[in-house]
Amino acid sequence: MPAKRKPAPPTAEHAPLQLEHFLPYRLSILSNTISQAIADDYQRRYDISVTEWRVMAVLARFDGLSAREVAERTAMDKVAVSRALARLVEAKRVSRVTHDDDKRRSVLSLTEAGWTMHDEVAPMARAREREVLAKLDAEERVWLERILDKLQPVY
Amino acid sequence: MPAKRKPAPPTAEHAPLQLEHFLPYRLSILSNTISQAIADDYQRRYDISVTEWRVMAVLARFDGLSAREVAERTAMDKVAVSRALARLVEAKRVSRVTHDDDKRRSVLSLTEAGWTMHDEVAPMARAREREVLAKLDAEERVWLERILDKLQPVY
DNA sequence: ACGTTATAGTTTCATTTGAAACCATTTGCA
DNA sequence: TGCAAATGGTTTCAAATGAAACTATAACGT
Repeated sequence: MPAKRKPAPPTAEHAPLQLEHFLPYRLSILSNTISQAIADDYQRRYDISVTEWRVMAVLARFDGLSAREVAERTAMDKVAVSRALARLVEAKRVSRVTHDDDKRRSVLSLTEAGWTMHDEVAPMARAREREVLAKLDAEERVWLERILDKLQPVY
Repeated sequence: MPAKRKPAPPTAEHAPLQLEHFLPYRLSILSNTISQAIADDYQRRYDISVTEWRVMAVLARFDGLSAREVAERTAMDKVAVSRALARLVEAKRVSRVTHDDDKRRSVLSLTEAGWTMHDEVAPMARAREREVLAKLDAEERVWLERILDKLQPVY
């Protein structure tokens, strides 16, 4: 932990950001810390990246999506999705067939192996989430939910 | 925006994560969206990366830090800090001298040019933050502050 | 039907990133 | 003192990433 240290000479003219109260900064650190903790749980064990896990998670929820739809749902760009899918299909965790009516599109699903892995990872992810939320009391959790709903970019 | 689509066959045995209610996922999207909006403001204009801006922001607040201390304050790893500093020093936005008593350490400060840039970017960053917070009412903002305090990894 | 434009997805290439190795200096301690 | 371990910081190398170009199919307008 950083030693205490005198703030810069706010020679009156400057108004430095107070990062410790700056929302974007705090969100970034919080988000990275939590995501990394979850990733640590499964990355070594399953040789899978965060992006790949995200793709699997949305396919678990929404079967038969196209790659573009996966990109939308995960807020990842299509190149990242394409690459994640390449690995997932290769590893036989996701199946890919071309759409009947539109041969540009793919139709994606978890395979049996994909489901098996999903069913092992999802509870770990939920457990980590619970650990984080355990720091809050019930009232705070309700407010957090509400606040996130309002801040969330709608889509 | 994604078309509505039937959730996967939760063939009873599976319990997919509901990403839209999954805290780590929501935080990640929110954080990236906000940080990117701010970055868009200054990246083109000043040819500076998010990591470089973060380093400048902490040096604005805490003058004379070492590289390691910057890494701690920004929650970035030391390699990233080292590289950001190389560019910042090169661009004459940060000055670096070696510490008197410990020749391994550097002593970092914003230069005049660094301060000038800081004083232009900081208000833009604050304005973006205000835009985001404007979506909340006063009570929600208080709760958010409180919740972040409790979730924040202490350091 | 035909050419133009749009969309789904992949590949390529240059840049960014992280882990580990590395160098220099300092600290701890026999 | 002298030597092993720790620390601050940089470099190297491989992997991850993003922007732009590309392929293939579909949709649109005439």
